[in-house]
Amino acid sequence: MSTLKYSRQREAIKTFLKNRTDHPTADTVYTCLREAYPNISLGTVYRNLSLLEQLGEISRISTGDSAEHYDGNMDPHQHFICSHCHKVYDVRIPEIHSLLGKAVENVPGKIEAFHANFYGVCHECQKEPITLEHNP
Amino acid sequence: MSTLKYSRQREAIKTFLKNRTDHPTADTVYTCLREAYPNISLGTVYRNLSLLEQLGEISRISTGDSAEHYDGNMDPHQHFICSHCHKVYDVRIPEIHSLLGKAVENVPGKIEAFHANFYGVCHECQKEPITLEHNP
DNA sequence: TTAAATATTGATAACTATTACTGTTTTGGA
DNA sequence: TCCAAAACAGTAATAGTTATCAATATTTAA
Repeated sequence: MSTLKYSRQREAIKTFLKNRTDHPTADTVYTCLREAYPNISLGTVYRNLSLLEQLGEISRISTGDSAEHYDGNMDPHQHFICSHCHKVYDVRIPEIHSLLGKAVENVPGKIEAFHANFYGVCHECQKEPITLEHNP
Repeated sequence: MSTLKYSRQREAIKTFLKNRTDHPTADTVYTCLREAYPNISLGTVYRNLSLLEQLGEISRISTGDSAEHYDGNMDPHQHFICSHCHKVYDVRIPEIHSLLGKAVENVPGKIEAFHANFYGVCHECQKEPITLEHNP
């Protein structure tokens, strides 16, 4: 097993995620960090996002959108994913965690994580005027 | 809006999914259906999976694995995803649905779907002997 | 029953998110 | 300061999915 060494880039990725309340994709992390680290590599971003996830410092949200999203907030919470603008909102239903004890019996393995996603159209997108799908 | 026309392929994809208890990927659907329909196209499979999902006849499971999985069972239930073999198991915790009423208030939009995923290593994989990661 | 209209298909090219590779740089302990 | 290992930047390769398009199948109405 390889020992972990410090890296400025990894630290930046981690603090970047911890300071965001939205749930950026790898590409967003990359684009934003390039301002402070102009020659950070996209591969480095992906490599460290995976690593940080394995270490349990961040979590990966599979939204069904084409790209994965990342969340620096490890407090137990849920997500609402807008199927129109693809934004990921935080949701808090504390009661849901009391069920996890019951889940243990009904599940064919050892639970390491629990993700609960709500899907729908967010209020912002509902406000928007109706647009034609195909403009001539 | 275009009106839907019957298609033998779409019907086959739908009944295939309804008769499975596992949660195949698009590629698995494709490979299996090729036995009965030797020149069905992978594009056709993808196109109809998306369509059937929009119609609410099947649902798409984003497991965090590289490929999406599809589920023909629309009864409310949850999933356990093995992070080792990537199998998707059905889980039933009926109590979880009584919470959805409460969720409505805490969610920034209109809920159209709810997915709850447990992640961990399944009993099958826990049984397995430890294998070297790299065989020479 | 036939014909026109259009949705769907198969085949393939294009796209895009992610991973793998490689030579160079950085880190941390001796 | 020196060395081994980890991490990096840059880039190529992979894989899942979507788009394109000419040919085919389905539906409606004459």
